[in-house]
Amino acid sequence: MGSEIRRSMPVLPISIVMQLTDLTARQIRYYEEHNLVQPHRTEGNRRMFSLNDVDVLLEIKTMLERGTNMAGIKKVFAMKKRADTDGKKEISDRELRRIMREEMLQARSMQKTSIRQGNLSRFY
Amino acid sequence: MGSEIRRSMPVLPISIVMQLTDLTARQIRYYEEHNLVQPHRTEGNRRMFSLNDVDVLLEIKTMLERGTNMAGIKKVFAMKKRADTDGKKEISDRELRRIMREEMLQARSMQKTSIRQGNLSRFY
DNA sequence: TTTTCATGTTAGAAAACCTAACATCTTGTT
DNA sequence: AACAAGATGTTAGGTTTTCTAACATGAAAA
Repeated sequence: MGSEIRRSMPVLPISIVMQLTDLTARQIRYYEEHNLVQPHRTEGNRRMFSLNDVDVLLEIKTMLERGTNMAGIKKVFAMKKRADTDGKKEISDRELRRIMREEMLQARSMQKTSIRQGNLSRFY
Repeated sequence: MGSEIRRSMPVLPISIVMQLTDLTARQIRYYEEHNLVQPHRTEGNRRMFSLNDVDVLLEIKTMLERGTNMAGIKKVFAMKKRADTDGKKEISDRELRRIMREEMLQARSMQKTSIRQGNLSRFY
């Protein structure tokens, strides 16, 4: 539904995102460098984030805390995107199994993490 | 519901509120001067608005466009607050009738205004 | 023990925001 | 018509926030 629009509107300055995610500006910019988020830019070049961006950042945070590194995180996100775009395609079996294992680990840890899951339901 | 929390979180800088409401910074600050909105302030004294604040600003805008002045708007808001807090109380009859007339006018014009009503459903 | 990875820190510049004051344009009054 | 009041525009000078880029560091991998 149209709630996609709201969640993708770039309205949050980095300072607020820092508070919402408990990440430093350095971390947020670093993840952007790795193309994990692509905040909008104002005319004056200031980053503006959407709620979806915040969600992504929280997911990244959780995975990093679980020990996953940038490379792994990138793959997970690439997966998600692919599973979303295509209806699933040519993915090497080994890779698929590794990813699934990761996703399941994430899912499990989600239940215990209680406060830092990959969504903002606690704020909304 | 907890969606009250989300809508009252001060996360929007004035520049974004300007876009969302199509008001100038001058106008927004002027309405604040009249205590119609009370944005949160960062440590560095920057205003931060909530979605509720944006709603209020849109209501103000509509009423002003309809010709209601600050004084009238203040009363309408005072009414709403009172009707919310108390269960309705001692209000002079003339005043009550005047206010009701205004509210009805607002309600009617709402139907035609189409895009600038006092809510953000178009964004969400 | 070297690299590599993720993050900290700092410097200098630019953008966004702030308050305060004065200007302007309507509109209602006298 | 002249005036007072209300709402908004504009400007100036100052402060906060954000940006990029570079270099530093601690921990883990190789």
